Amino acid sequence: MPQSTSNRAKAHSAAKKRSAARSRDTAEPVDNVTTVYNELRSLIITGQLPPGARVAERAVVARTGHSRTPVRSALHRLQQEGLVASVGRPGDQRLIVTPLTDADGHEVFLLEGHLEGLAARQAASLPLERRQQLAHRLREINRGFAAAARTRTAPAKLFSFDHQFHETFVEAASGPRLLALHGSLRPQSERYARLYVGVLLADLPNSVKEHEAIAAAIAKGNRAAAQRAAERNWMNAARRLAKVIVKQGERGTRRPAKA
Amino acid sequence: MPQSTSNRAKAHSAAKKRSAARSRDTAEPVDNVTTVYNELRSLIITGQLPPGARVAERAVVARTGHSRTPVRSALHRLQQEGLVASVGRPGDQRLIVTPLTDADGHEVFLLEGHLEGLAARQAASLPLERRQQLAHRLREINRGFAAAARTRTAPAKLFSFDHQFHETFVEAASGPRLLALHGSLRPQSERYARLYVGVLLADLPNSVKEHEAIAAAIAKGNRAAAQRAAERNWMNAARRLAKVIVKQGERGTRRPAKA
DNA sequence: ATGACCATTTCGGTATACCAAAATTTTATA
DNA sequence: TATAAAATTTTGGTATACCGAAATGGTCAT
Repeated sequence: MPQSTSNRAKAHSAAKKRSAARSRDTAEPVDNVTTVYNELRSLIITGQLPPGARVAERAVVARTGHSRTPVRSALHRLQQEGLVASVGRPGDQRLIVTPLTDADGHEVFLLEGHLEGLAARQAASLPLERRQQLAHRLREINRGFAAAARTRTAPAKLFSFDHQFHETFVEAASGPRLLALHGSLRPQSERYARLYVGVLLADLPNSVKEHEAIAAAIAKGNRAAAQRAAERNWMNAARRLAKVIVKQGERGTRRPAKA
Repeated sequence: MPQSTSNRAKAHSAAKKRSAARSRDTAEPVDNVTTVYNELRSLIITGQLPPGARVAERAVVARTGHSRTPVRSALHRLQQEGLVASVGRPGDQRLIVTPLTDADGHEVFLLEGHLEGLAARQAASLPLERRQQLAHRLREINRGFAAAARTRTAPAKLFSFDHQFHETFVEAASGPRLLALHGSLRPQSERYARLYVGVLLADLPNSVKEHEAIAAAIAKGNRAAAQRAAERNWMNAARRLAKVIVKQGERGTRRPAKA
């Protein structure tokens, strides 16, 4: 352990044994960078790292206990996905949590709808049996969604239903690349979604109907209708979102707060 | 320079002074990782790094003269974009140049068309003047394309025309996120495109017509037509591609060759 | 007080040493 | 010679030291 030559001790070695243990039987030997990535993503999505907040490598290092290398990788990943943005010209660059703006939110939802529209269209192109089976599963989820909506369930639960619905038909009908694109976009829309959870709750019946339209089109094998229905679902969400943002003001466009 | 304690000298310090010099007036102070990234991307696209070839960090380090850190970042980026893929379970992971397969090529082209379809639709939604202006520019490019096509110009030149055409309307009408998605997809389709350059050449007149259809729809402000035209352009390309791939066999699905 | 100026800290970029697992080559034994 | 075992190399993951630029904070002269 060649750190004795270091001038200041900088208590650091405390509590570190994380990686190394690569147990083969845990069935999920998560990478260190993935761990950090997931942790940060969660913090950002839930707003615990607010929009506009500085995200300093070293701060993350201190918080997570990992070294700079994996942290750096995780940050790169977040940056490419757009959850984190770098400000300042090359050679400088500070990282901040991407601000939530009207324009950006609109684009995210538009793209999400566009991609899911493609997925829905492809789902409607599946062979009859698979397609029926998928529609059945979708309706099942949507029933749960509707039921939860009627009973003032906790927002997190509602999110989960909605998320599951979308994820289901996207996964069923997409190739790996569409899946990857959608996967990198999803956390972003989710971040916005949490912002307008209030409005969403008032509008649940519409969401349920829109979902049913998607399921129905898939069941019938009507490609165009499936695509339109998926797109409409997101467009409507975007419209609702816009109202909330103008009402609440954008987030993170001001001076950065520290993490 | 604390490397005197190193046991083996490992001639390394020779010819290194690259970074550091951050001249402010070169107008483009490219990041080191970006440099490596561009270099590798180019090698992959042109096929000098063939599909399925191993891409070892240290080999890249040796070739480029940069250290592992920026190389690693560049590789991560290539990986996320799909030009490079990791094989083996987490904890191991070897990187290879993503193989070119029928299915993957199809999906890439489909997605590219889908995204550009959205861009075209948005372009057709621009205010009258901007839209006309854009259409004018597009037709100009397409004229050059057509002229070059008639004179057996070098493939590289033809690519450039085609690429410029698409880039023009995408940049004109897309938000930053769509732009980013499209930008990360483009190198991939380009890679496939080089594979079937022969077939492409035989089909240039069709490409020119398809481009004209896009420009016309944008000029008229016909959103649906613009979207369809852009999608059709890529669908046709995908069809041609498929023929070539089945004829030539997929690339890189065999044992990896070294870089 | 206020503003210019300098010391300190923070930050991302970079280079490099170390490690364990895997692959590869060499060696030794049947 | 064939094959198993051992030694070596390769590889990606990780930790960490160093650097220069920028931000920050404090001090002192006005």
